[in-house]
Amino acid sequence: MPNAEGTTAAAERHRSGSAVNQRADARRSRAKILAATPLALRKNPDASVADIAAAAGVGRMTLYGHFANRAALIDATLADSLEQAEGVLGDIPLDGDPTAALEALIASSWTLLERVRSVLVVAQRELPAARIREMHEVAEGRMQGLFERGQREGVFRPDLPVSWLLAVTHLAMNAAAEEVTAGRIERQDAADLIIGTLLPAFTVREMR
Amino acid sequence: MPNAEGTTAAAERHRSGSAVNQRADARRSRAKILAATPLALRKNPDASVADIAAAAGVGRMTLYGHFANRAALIDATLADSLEQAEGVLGDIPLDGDPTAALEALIASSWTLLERVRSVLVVAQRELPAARIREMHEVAEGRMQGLFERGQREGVFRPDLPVSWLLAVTHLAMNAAAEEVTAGRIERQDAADLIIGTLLPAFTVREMR
DNA sequence: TGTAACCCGTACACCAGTGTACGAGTTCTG
DNA sequence: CAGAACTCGTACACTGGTGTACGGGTTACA
Repeated sequence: MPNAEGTTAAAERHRSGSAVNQRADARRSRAKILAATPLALRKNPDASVADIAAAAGVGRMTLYGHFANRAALIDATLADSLEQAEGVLGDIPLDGDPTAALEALIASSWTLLERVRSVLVVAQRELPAARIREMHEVAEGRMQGLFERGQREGVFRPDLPVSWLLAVTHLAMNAAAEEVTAGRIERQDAADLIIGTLLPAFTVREMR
Repeated sequence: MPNAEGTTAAAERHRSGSAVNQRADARRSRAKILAATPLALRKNPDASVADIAAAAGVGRMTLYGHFANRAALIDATLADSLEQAEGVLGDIPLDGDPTAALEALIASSWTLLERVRSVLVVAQRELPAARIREMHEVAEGRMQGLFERGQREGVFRPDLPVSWLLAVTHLAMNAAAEEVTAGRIERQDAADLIIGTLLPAFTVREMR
């Protein structure tokens, strides 16, 4: 008999997050799923678990072996994508001219966004809002700090609430993403467009 | 017997759109449904047909008597809401200073948006994109014309594609709506915030 | 090389929402 | 006031996705 209570090792894994003593092939499967989920959701925003498993080249039951349910899958995928993004964004130097820093931050965020967006949309439907906010905390805080400093230094307009600056920045990137997928603008133009729109809106008008 | 083929009058109505010879109570039911749908969807974005019928104070079967299926219901609701909006927006004078016209257009659109938004979100999921675009044609064209004139007259920046101006405008309003429901900004501040953000971004920088 | 860990197919129970069928009761309307 | 139009409850068939159960086959790893 496998074990007294019939709890398989796979079922056990769910509790322990990214388990410690996983076999190599198991880790590989998990990675395949985590990588394929964003792609599958991008192609079809309401892909079923079966669709995702198929896209990952993995049986549906294998997927359930790694993630207790759909929500857990989405959660883990989003967390993974954001973690990778964090690796890039964390390296961007934010001191110096706030304008330049914002520019750099947006440019990088934009390229990362394309990958995360599909997952994020699904997550917003299926995960509690609090959880999503929690995952964004780091990235959000970083940009917020930048905006606050920029306002203190008189570079960014002080009459706009920081939360609004954040919201508009997010939305501008999302708008750009939609315009790109709709084919109305070119991918390589997008970053410039975003920055070219936001900076004039955010910075204090001065004669230069 | 009711009639040879068993086609009820209600079933007949589906084809003829807003039927001509409707009884008074039928018209009333239809209106109640059309009015309640946005509210129900606002409270719960994936309300079922049963939920909507209940919210309208009407039996589910009555609803199906007026709309062949869920899609037809959403379609009709969106069409109705947009039609009402059109009644307001169509009266706004767009000649004269493009900046002022844009300001007026945004202010009105903003107040209308709150009502339409919930329906629109659902429609984007359940209706073909082409159909939605078709319904927006008039409103879209009006704003597009304004942007084009503004660019020609040197008021709006010519380096930003008109499609981008439209996209950003839409998104800014959506961002504001989200910020309001999230409680991060006050409803009455929203319009000013939108305008205060978009105008600096859209207009040519000049020393005044 | 043995064994635990893992993969993954089949089969099934379950649930919720959609749309149809029927028919009895109610309300307009001419 | 007669009959057509309309309301609306009950009941049901159908669909598609989720998650569980079982178990044989495969693979990593000590």
